Amino acid sequence: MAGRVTITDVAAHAGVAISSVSSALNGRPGVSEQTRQKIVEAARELGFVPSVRGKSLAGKKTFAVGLVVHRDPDVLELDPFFGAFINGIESWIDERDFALVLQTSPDAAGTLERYRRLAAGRRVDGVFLNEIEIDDPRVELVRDLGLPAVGINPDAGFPLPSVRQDHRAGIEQLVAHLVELGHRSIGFVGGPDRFIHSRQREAAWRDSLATHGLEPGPVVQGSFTYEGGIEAATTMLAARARPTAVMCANDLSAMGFMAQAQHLGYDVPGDLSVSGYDGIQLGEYLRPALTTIQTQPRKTGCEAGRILLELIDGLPAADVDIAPAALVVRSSTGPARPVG
Amino acid sequence: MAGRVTITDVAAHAGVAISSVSSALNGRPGVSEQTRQKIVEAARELGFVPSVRGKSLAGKKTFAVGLVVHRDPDVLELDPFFGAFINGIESWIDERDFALVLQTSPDAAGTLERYRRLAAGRRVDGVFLNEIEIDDPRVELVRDLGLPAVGINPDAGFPLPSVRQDHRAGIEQLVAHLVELGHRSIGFVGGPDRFIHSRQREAAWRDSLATHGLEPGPVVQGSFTYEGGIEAATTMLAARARPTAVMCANDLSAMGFMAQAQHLGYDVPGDLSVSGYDGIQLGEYLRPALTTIQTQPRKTGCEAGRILLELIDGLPAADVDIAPAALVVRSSTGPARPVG
DNA sequence: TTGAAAGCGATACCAA
DNA sequence: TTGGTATCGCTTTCAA
Repeated sequence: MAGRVTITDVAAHAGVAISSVSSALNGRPGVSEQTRQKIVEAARELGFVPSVRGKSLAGKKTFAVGLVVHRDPDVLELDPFFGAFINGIESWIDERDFALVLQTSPDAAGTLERYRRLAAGRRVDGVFLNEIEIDDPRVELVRDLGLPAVGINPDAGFPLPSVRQDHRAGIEQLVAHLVELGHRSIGFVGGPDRFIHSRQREAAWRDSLATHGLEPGPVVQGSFTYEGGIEAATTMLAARARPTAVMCANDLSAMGFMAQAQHLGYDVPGDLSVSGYDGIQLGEYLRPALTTIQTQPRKTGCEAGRILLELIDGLPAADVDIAPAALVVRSSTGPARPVG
Repeated sequence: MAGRVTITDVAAHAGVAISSVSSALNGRPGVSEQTRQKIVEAARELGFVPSVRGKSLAGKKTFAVGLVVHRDPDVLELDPFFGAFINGIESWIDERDFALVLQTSPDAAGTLERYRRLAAGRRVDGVFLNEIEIDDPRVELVRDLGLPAVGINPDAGFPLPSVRQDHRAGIEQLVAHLVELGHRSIGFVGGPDRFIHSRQREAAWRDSLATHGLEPGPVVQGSFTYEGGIEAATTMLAARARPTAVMCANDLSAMGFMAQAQHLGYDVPGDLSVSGYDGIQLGEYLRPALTTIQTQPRKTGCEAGRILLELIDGLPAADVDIAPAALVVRSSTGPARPVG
C-alpha cells in the first residue's frame, strides 16, 4: 500500500508536528534547515506523496484543469492536433502536480454544460477555451463563473488571457510560394464560418492574394474534416474555372481534397497544387507529401498550461505569442500548369 | 458566484442539520419526505452543487478515473480510436459524477510513472489499461497499488476485470470474404509484437487461413501507424511472391499501405485487395473506401467505465464481452486477379 | 523555530 | 426522524 502514508505518519516518524511537515515539504520558511532535512528524509523513507484530496480541500484548489473537446457525434475521432496539444499542456502542468480533465461533447449545448458542471463541482481550477467561435458563449460563462480560462488562438481583443500562434506569416509565405510557382488562381477551402480560426485563415489568404495583386480564387466552406475536403474538391473542381492551386484550412481537409482530386483524375501537383494547415505527422507520408503550414500544438499547449496556472495562482497573466507558424514546402505544390 | 454555495448554506436555508441535507440529497433513508422536500427545494433555490473536494475527502474517493495514452514522442497524434473510446467512457461516468483524467506519455517508463503518480496522489480511484502488452508491468503495478483497474481487450486469462470485443469472428468473416473473392495468398501487416491485440489479430488471421486450408501469406510487422503501413507496403510488394490481398492490423496502417500500393502503381482492389481493422470514420471516405472490421470503441469505453465504477464501489465485476467486431465490406477488396 | 488547533466541505455514526 | 460531531488529509494561522 504505497499510497497510504499521510502527513501524520511523516510527522510522527520525524518527531515533529504536521504543520512543520507541511511547511518543510512545500518549501515554506519557518523551518530550520535541520528539521527540514529530518522531515524530507522521513517523507522519503515512508514514500510519502501528499494526497490531492487533502490539499485540494485545504488549499481551495483542485489541482486540475479542464478541456472540453467538442466533436460531432458521428466523428468522434479526435483531430490529430489534440494529441500534441494535450501533451503540451501536460508537459507543463504535470510538474506542478496538476492534472488534465478531458471531456468530449457531441454538441454545443453539451459543451457549455460540461464547462458549467466542471466549475460547479469545483472539479477544476481553470479551463482551456479552444476552437473559439464568434461570440463564443463560453467567454461569458467563465466570466460569470469566475473561472480562470485561457483562450487558444482567439482574435485580437479577446477578453481573456490567450496563447496565439500567428497564422498570417505562414499563409503569406504559402501564397508567395504559390505565386512564385506561377499560380494566379488560388482557391481556398475554409472551415466552418463560426470559428475564429476559420475566418482568420481565410482572411489571411485573401489579404495575401491582394498583396500580390491577385483576385481571390474560388472559396468552399469545409468542415476541417477529411470528408469535408472530399466534398470541397468535388464542388470546386466541377466548376468551369477551376483554380490551379488550393489552400485548405487544415491538413485533414487537405488530405480529403487531395485524395478526391486524384480520384477525379487530377495529378497533384501537376494539374493542381494543394496545401494544408497544421503540419500533422500524417501529411509527411502522403503521396505527394503535403505542403503545409507547420503549427506548434505542443508548444501552444505548454504555454496555455503555463498561463492558466498563473491565473489560478492569481497572478496577472500576459498573452503569449509563440513563434509564427511557418511554411513547410513538400511535394503537393508545384509549378502552375495552364488549366486545360 | 454560482458555485460558492456549500452544504452549510443549504442546511441553514432549510433550517436543518447538514447531515440531513447530505442524507436527503444522496437519497439515503432516515429523512422524512417532508424534510426531504424542504431540503431539495432549498438546494434548488440556492443552486447547490456539492463540492467534489469535500466529497472526495470525506468519501475516500476522488470521483475521477485515469487513462494514460502511450504515444511515441514524434507521433503525438492520437489514434482515431481514442476519440470514441474516451467519449464512451464519459458517457457512463459523467452521469455518476466521475471525471476522466487523461495523460499522455511518450515512453513506456513514463507511462508506468504516470500510473504510479495518479495512484500515489490518490488522484484517481481507478484506471483503464489499454493497449495491453505481453507481461504488461502495469498489471503488477495496479495490484501493488491496490488500484482498481479494467483491461481493454486483453487476452483470455487476464487477471483483471476486462472488456473484450471479439476479434476472431470479424477476421474469419474477412478471410472468408477474401477467399470467396478468389484470394489464395493473403498477407498480413501486424502491429508491434509486444501488444496483445497485435498478436491476437495475427493469430486469428493465421487460424482463419488454416480453416480454409491456406498457407499464411507474407507477414510484415507494422506499427499501427500510417507510416508503418507505407513501409509495410514497400517491403511486401517488393518481394517476388506478392500476395493478392493484404489484411492490416488497423485502419491507419491500412491507409498507409493502400496509399503506398497505389503510389507504386498497383490498383486497389484490382491488383491488390487491402483491408483494415477498427472501422474509423476516415476509412469510409478513402478511395477506394476501406474494407474493414468495425469495432465499437464507444461501446467499449462505456462498458469499461461501467465496470471500473463497479470495482471502485467494491462490487464484484464480471468481464464484459461486447458484440463481436464485424466485417464491413467496402471497395478496397475485390476479386483476385492472378499476380502478373 | 515549533506545535497546537482551526478550518475546508462533505460523509457517517451515534445520540437525542 | 433528527441534529451534533468526529473524520478525512492537508494548509494556515497563531501561540508558545
